[in-house]
Amino acid sequence: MSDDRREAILRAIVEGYVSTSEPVGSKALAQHHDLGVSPATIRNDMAALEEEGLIAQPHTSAGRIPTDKGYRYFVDMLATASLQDSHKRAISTFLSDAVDLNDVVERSVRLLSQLTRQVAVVQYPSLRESPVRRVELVRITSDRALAVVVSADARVEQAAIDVPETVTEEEFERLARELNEIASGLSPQPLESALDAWAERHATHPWLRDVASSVVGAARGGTIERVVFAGTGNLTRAGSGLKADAVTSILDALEEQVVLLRLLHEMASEGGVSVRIGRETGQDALAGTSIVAAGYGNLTSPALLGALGPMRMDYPGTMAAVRAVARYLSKVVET
Amino acid sequence: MSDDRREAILRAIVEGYVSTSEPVGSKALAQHHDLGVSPATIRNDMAALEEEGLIAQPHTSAGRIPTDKGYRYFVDMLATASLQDSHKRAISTFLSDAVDLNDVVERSVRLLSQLTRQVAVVQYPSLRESPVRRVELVRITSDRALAVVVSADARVEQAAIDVPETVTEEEFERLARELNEIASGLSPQPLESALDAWAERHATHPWLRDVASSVVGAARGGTIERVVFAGTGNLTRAGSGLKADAVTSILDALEEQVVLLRLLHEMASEGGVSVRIGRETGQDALAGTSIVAAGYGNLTSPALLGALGPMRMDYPGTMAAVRAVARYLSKVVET
DNA sequence: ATTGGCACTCGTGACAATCGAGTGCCAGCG
DNA sequence: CGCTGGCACTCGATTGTCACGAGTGCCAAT
Repeated sequence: MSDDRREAILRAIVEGYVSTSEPVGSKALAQHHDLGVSPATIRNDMAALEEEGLIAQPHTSAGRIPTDKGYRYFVDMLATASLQDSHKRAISTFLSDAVDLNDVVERSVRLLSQLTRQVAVVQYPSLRESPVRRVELVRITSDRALAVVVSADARVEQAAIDVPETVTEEEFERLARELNEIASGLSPQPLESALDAWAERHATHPWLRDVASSVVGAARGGTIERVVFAGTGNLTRAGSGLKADAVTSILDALEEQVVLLRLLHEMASEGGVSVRIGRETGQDALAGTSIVAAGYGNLTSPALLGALGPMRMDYPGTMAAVRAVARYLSKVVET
Repeated sequence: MSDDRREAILRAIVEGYVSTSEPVGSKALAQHHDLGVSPATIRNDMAALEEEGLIAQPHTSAGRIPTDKGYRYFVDMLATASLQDSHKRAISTFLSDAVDLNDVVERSVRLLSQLTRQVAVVQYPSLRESPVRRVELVRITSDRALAVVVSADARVEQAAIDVPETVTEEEFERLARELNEIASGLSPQPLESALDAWAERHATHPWLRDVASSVVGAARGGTIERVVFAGTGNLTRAGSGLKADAVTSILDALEEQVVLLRLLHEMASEGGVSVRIGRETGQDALAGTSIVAAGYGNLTSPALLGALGPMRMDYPGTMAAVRAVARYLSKVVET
């Protein structure tokens, strides 16, 4: 009993089904992939594979298609495919001339959706520990001001602050200069204690507490976690094999953000390129779809990016593309 | 010959088709809407309406459905429906506690997609003429800097700039202070000439030309116009009547942004709630879909928001919702 | 363990028949 | 002149039947 051959058969079934989107039978299998055995033998093996729950047949007289478990096995035993040269070039040209973080993320998500022909999602880099470059306090009206925090990695965050009208221009300016001098160069953690102390010192200006917390919050990477996505059109493109209502629930889930963020968080802990197939996502809305994701940026608290598409997906290619974009994006973000 | 009755018939056909998504015939028409005439009479009128190109039959022995032109006529003669009370409440509660502009836009687009059950699009408020409050130039690396422009209406815009490595820290700081002093308080137009002159004066620093144009651009309202959308799941929801490939091209067009922005610009000039039906959009990708849009905010250069959905759409309800959200949003943004 | 053979299942596509909704047209009526 | 009832006609949708063929499972033979 050759387990090797069974693996080869499973692999052939997955690849065949992925490329043709039709169940693959024993005969076609014997012809195309020269396994050196007859269809009957293959049938025996297929029966065994079905016994193990790796493949199934949609109806009695049809070929076999992989199950969730079958895809999982396939992915796990996968020799990692390398990226096409054309794709490598695409990545570097596409991302090389981005101007700021928003632009980088925007370009990445588009790029990834083009490379994978799936829906691409990119999470904004979350709470990073890069130091503050500068803090500006700008008075907008007599009772409002804006804190603008520029971090060393070229992020610009802002926060609105209420200021008592009684504060004079000169005083405000002086405090703003002070704030900038204290904050410059500090990472969020020391920043927090430094600004708390600073606010303490100026007990006559209780509103500075708000300023301190807003600035720290902004330095920590903005108010909310967000994901952006692109390539939703790929869900309905010919051959996706997804039913209309499946597409609906996917689109809804994407807009929900919360669902997706939780899922990405789970996957983040796994490291490397991680894959969730069908039910493994744990979301009813995503039954029939798979997600391939990888972390990028700061290794201790990476943000995630990935591709989402029908379970019948080119896993090797998608994984290669996701890995490559994640690597490249890490480089860009780290500098 | 009663033109009134024909209008009533057209209206009934549109309403019937919109609610059932099936062609409506003379018999059902006579029964349900008591027009006081027999099916035969209605058939005669329908023949006339077809002659005028307002309705058509998908195949010989089917009821009639409205054409583009038919919908257009329907929309034009429409007594404007008023908004449901529940919707009114939804609008005020939904938008009342937004924290900043991003949040307002985000909430609006979701709200509108829920009210209309269509894809909602909201354009970010565009190029406003408020003066510059402050300009900061922050060096990020030895060869890059970030220009941060804070305008009097509390917008914060940023732009990346290449800086020659030969520029020393002190020189850079001095130029940054100079820039801030010159720019503060200027509106975009005087700002442009002032900065051009400033760049001229420092002929030894040609990179200041980039700085000048970036700052002016940022002051004009940011580098790019953007639209956000929500409710894409509605496109595939049961009963939308859109084919899969139609959905694909719509999704692609939405991500394209450019197409949509141009279309919205065109519609902006019409004022009030404007409607584009099917071919009227002028975009092949949007054949079979309609857009209902209205301007909001600054009346001289309004930003747009709207709903996009299948041609077979509840125009009265959608128009009411779009108008209401636009009004409410105007209030919020204007303050 | 592998193979060839054979009977069996079942989805698919072609074709015909039927049904019925809806139309166009015409003659008749107020 | 406008409205109505009647009637023949068209054509998509539904249903049923049938043959085809791809694919399987099982078994006896090697």
